[in-house]
Amino acid sequence: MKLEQELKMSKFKSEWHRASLNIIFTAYWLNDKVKDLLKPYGITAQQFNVLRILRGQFPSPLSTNEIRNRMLDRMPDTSRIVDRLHKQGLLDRNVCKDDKRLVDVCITEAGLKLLAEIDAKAGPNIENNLYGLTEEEATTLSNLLDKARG
Amino acid sequence: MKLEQELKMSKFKSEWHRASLNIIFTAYWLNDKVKDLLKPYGITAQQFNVLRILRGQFPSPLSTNEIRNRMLDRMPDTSRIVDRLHKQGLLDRNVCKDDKRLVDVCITEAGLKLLAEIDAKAGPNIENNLYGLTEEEATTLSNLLDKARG
DNA sequence: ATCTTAACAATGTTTTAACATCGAAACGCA
DNA sequence: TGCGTTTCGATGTTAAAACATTGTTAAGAT
Repeated sequence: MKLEQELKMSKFKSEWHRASLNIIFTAYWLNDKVKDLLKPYGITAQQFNVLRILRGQFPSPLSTNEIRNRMLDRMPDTSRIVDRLHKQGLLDRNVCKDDKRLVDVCITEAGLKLLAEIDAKAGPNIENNLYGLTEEEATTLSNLLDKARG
Repeated sequence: MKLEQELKMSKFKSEWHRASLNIIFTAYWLNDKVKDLLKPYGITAQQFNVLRILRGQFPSPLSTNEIRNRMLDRMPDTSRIVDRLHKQGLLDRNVCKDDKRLVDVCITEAGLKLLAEIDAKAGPNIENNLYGLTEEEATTLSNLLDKARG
């Protein structure tokens, strides 16, 4: 569905304007899909994102700050997100021995199990909400976005 | 800058995955830019969005629900955003005469003035954060996003 | 005309985000 | 070694979002 119809707008100030709104609108659209999928598991999209970052590093730990730098939204208080996941037993937290300012964060077995469960139910679909695109189009889209931020 | 560098990831599960993350990441990036621009004026990006929707309709009013449908993120409680803007004197609220369930919301002179002020300071740049793209590329990008949601 | 159902907006409550500040630990450098 | 500076993470506070519920009005059906 074209953005004009979605937002009930007849025209935009420029093609750049239309593209900007389209990016933001599509991001919300994607986020909503993930949120729906995650609802039964009691975690938010952000928490899911953090868990996946940690899984990507497992069994090595990441500091709170490193997690923040890899998040899609550079949240100011990552430490509270980590805190919530810790309370759910999905990750471990230990003061780093080499640098006591840092906190080593590592996903737990329970965390890995939860992700596996979600993967199993969602299939690869959680990433494949871009139904309409061919692989080549997805590549083009990514490249344009990279260039746009340039 | 390529997404791989931004997120310090070496690879993605698929091109669709990369595109998904790229859309969300770029949306946050765009939002941050708008937020910075708006900071001196004491309104949030969402409030700004609502004001622009109302300006697009001025001098006709829109109901709270119509505003919600045109927002980029379909917020569940638009009525509180309207409330905050009303307290700042940026819009008017009146029960609709033809249908008393509806509330006619209309931007005020103060609201229009604020938007004009922001436009003047920001120039058209608030929409033109997509520095890197040509007009044609912006069009291609929009079309791909429309297709992706298809 | 009456009753049921659906559409809106507002409100109450709980959770999460945003913002600034603080204190501890490491680093650089004299 | 000692001191200023920087880097981290935590915390306190305020604002905003998420979620469910309520009350009112309109529309539709019997």
